Amino acid sequence: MSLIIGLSVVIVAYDDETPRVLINPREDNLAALPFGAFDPGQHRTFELALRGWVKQQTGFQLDYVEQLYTFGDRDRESPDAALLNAPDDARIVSVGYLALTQQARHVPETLKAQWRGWYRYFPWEDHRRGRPAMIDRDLAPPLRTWAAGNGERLSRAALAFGLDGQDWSDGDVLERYELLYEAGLVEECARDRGLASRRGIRAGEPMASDHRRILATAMARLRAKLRYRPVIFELMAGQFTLSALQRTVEAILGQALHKQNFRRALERTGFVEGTGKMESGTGGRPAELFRFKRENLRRGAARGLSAPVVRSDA
Amino acid sequence: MSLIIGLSVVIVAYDDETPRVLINPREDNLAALPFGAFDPGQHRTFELALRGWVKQQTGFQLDYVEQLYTFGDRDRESPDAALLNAPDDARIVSVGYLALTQQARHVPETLKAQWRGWYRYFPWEDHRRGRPAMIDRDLAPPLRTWAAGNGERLSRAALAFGLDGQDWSDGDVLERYELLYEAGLVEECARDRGLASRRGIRAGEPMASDHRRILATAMARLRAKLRYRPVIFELMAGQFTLSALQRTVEAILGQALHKQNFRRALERTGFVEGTGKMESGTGGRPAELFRFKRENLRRGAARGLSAPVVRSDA
DNA sequence: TCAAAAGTGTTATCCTTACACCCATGT
DNA sequence: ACATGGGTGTAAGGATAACACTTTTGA
Repeated sequence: MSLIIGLSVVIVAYDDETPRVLINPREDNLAALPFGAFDPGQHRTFELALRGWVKQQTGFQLDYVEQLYTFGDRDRESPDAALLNAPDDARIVSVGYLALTQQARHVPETLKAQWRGWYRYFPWEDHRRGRPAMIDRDLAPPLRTWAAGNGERLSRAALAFGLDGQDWSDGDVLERYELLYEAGLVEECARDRGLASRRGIRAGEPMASDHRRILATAMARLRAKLRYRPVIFELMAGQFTLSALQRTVEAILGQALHKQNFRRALERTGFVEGTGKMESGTGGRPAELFRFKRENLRRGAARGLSAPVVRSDA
Repeated sequence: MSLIIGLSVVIVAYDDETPRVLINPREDNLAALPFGAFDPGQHRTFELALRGWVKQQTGFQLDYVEQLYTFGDRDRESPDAALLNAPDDARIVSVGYLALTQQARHVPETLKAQWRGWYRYFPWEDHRRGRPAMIDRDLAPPLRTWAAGNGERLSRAALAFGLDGQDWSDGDVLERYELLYEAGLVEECARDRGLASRRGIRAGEPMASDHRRILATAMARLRAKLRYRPVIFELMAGQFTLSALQRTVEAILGQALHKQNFRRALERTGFVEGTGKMESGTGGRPAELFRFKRENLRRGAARGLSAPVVRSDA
């Protein structure tokens, strides 16, 4: 049986209040991640292969790239086969990557790719304006039905979705998606099992193949990584205001942060430095522009940002 | 060109004051990790495949298993080909896994596998009895030579090995290994490049193929994960004393911890619970036996252990 | 002059770090 | 009795969370 390694990449940028990912809409209207084959004869490393075809297809010079996970489940792969000119019986294994870029506006014509806000695929993940009503309205009841009488399921669901007074943990993106999948509440599940979709429940927009799982993995990784490595700056322009930085972090985490505590903690890290310059024309007091001090990666524990979540609810 | 996916696994157990990994000594005397092929026709998932052949070869019923990373660099793979009955021109990609177990004593006869302390491959990583002298004696000078005049190299080396007053970060296992590799200070490097080994410098014992890199990845992952998930209990028996727990954590991290602070933090997590029972006959006051409270995974942030490192030097 | 957004000051509380000292057993 | 580990009390200092209030611009 033939074996093919595919490379998928979640390219993330921040623009207009949301994290966005580069999406390839397919004929069947399903959103797909940029996806290419790995040619063992030609490519020396996965990363080189990835950078290569992303550059070709989109004109993007990927900057920050990191491997996420390798997905190999048979019953969840489903056919990107056509895309790769692979034989029908080929087994496709895909290595997922996360890439960060600032060029949210640059969309090449060569590809019909689009930037799409990632929360349309994960509407339960955005808590910036409080806990989304859809969690308790649309997700909790069917989850409870699914878990009824099963202690382990109940506690997993409660923990993941913050159900019985448990608090929300922004890093559990993948656990939540897997739970919805197991409970049959996402369309991908029905599709993989060849079943009809469940009665009208449609938790977020579906994606092609297992791409939504890959996206969930990317979101989880990025949210976690922010806290121990200064990766957020990969998403920022050379100069930025502190509020812009905070809004970017908030968008990624899906949580509102406490302004002053965020700044105090940021200052302690030594990662940013004021340029004397001011931003103007934003309809308020002008803000100072800051820049990332790459040099200071050396000092101290080379940490990431602290994320002082605002707990008070609206 | 044919493509083969291999699965390698770092099986970790704790015994007699050191973390140990299951090693397969090969004909050429190089240590190798347990390694098997993934058969796309037969196996539904990587994990099932892995559990399958580990069970077969060693009798081990793997419990905790997690994917680490997928290694695909051509010039660093080098031939496990023979082992897999693969054609000479096959490209081998390997998916690395981490497994944790308590059965450090159980070594099956079917395989000539052995448990080996992981610090023989990474002698610079064990700081439990202070900073190893070999860092400043054997590693620092050639590293400085290699980095001479190159600011980026210098600062990477200083940060990774705690050179100019920088402090040691136990999580940077992989960065350190990669640095030694780039600087040509580990045998694997010379081997991969087909060069003679560098003048007498031999930083830790070499391993087959890129297995030492996989081991470094496993160590880094485990050290990091201890701090945010209670995985340490996968290495403990059902009942254990708090000192035994602390010694296990110390062995993994390669750092001595502060007794009382470790206990206080542990208590706060709610992960352990005293059984009334006592241990006896250890040549001192008997210690109370504790057990892992799995139930409490629910509460709070489901964190891991805090690791209050002892800073005072000897 | 008022809305909008930028940018402080201050405090209570909790966690971390680091000190040192007491306790129960086997020899 | 003393060596060997087991097991605590306390206090300083720093980090966090939560208060609200002042400042500077554009409309």
